[in-house]
Amino acid sequence: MMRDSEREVIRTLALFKEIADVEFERLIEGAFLQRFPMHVVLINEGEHPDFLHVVVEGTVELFARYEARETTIEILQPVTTFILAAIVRDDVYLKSARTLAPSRILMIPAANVREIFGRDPVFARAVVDELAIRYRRLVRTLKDQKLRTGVERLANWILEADRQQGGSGRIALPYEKRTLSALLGMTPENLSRTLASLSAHGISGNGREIVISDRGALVSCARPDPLIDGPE
Amino acid sequence: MMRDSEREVIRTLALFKEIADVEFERLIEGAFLQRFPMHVVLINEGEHPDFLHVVVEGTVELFARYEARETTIEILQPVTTFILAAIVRDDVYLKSARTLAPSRILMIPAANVREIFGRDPVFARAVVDELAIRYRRLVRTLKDQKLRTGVERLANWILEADRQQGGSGRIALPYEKRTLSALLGMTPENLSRTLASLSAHGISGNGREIVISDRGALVSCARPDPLIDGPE
DNA sequence: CGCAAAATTGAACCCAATCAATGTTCGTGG
DNA sequence: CCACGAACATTGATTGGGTTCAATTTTGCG
Repeated sequence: MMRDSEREVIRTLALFKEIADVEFERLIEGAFLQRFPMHVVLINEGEHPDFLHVVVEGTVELFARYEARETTIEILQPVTTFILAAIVRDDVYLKSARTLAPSRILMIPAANVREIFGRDPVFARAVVDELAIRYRRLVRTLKDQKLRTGVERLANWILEADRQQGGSGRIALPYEKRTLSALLGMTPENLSRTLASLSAHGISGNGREIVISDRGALVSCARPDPLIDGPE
Repeated sequence: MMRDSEREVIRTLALFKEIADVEFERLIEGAFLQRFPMHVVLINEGEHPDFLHVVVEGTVELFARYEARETTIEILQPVTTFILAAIVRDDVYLKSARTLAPSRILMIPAANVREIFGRDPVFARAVVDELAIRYRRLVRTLKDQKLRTGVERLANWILEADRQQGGSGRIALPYEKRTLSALLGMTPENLSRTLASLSAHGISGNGREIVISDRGALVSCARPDPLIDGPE
């Protein structure tokens, strides 16, 4: 099901790093690594969880629908697990998931997760850490959403993206702009305009690239806050 | 520090219900139950966590600031714990907390929580459950915020409040309207208008009371969704 | 009572959504 | 490899939901 190299990568995840080999082997027994094309729905909100998912390669978007509307909750890059909370609670998904790029997803049977969790305190500790991190990330997202304007959200997203990409000041958009707009809680049209308006605040760039030409100006526009934009 | 009756109430919390007496006693060793007047700040975002808090009586608001703005994240009624995630991560608070009513708060030393957590699998399991529940609640909040208009958020809040108060169709506002407006992500002025506009959709009431006069009309306006408004 | 804070109401304004049209990108198949 | 088409992105015009500012009324509490 998995090459050794892949197994090693997954092993380095905080969620699995500390557990004993025996437990790890038991955990991924019956797991399988599957390749998916772009724009494939992996999970539908409302369904029941059978597997813990791990993005091994590619990009996964967590999104949600209501009536005819749709919004992005989070975008996951390798290597990350998702829908852990639904498995722990053994309750329906609150979010859907789809690939934004050709991806490889590891699917670990939910029963395994619960079994190891119930028996291995080390793994239990890791699950708690993971959930707490996720919780705090979501708090940051909600603050970002409720306390900032569209311009501020975008400006801070750019700063964060730059940081993640090495801080060179040249950012390659990791996904489509329509996706980014949904993530930031605005329409594609509005993102377009907002981005254009930031050219007066230290931003230039075209197409799939954004360039920070005047970081000071951008920062004074974004006013980043460690309690919203922090790394974790 | 605590009366037996209070101890019993806390013991019934999901977080503590299953653990052994010995562990529970150890957990609340050095804990203290304190009375606070209305509008007292218990926690400031950015500070470091020393205690796990439990609302034993009264009401606590979790809120956050950014620049000159402020918003409500969650409002807690007895009996509920809060800031568990910060303790687990041993990292600064992302939210502040204040009392909205005269309250009694149980404060359990963070060190105790970590100690028992590291030793008692039953408690570890409870912590995971608690975090997963909180996480899912926050997902619902974020969906509510990003996918609904102000009218819809208010209408659904009314339905939920009615449910919690027994479904009689008469709802007593549990806190000030300015607080509700912050919780719903709008200004007090806007809440006023929105509430007035709902009188055309099955709502009447004055002052601190809201009456559902036509539930069908309200529901068709609110369009509740089990994946947003669910109980948990 | 009487004051201070909260709530309501009105008017003007602004940010963002919608509708509509055009330009651009990118993946696909010939 | 190029041409084509569909989806994405941009731009403009308009609408609308929500905020802000301001003034008044009501509530709650000492």
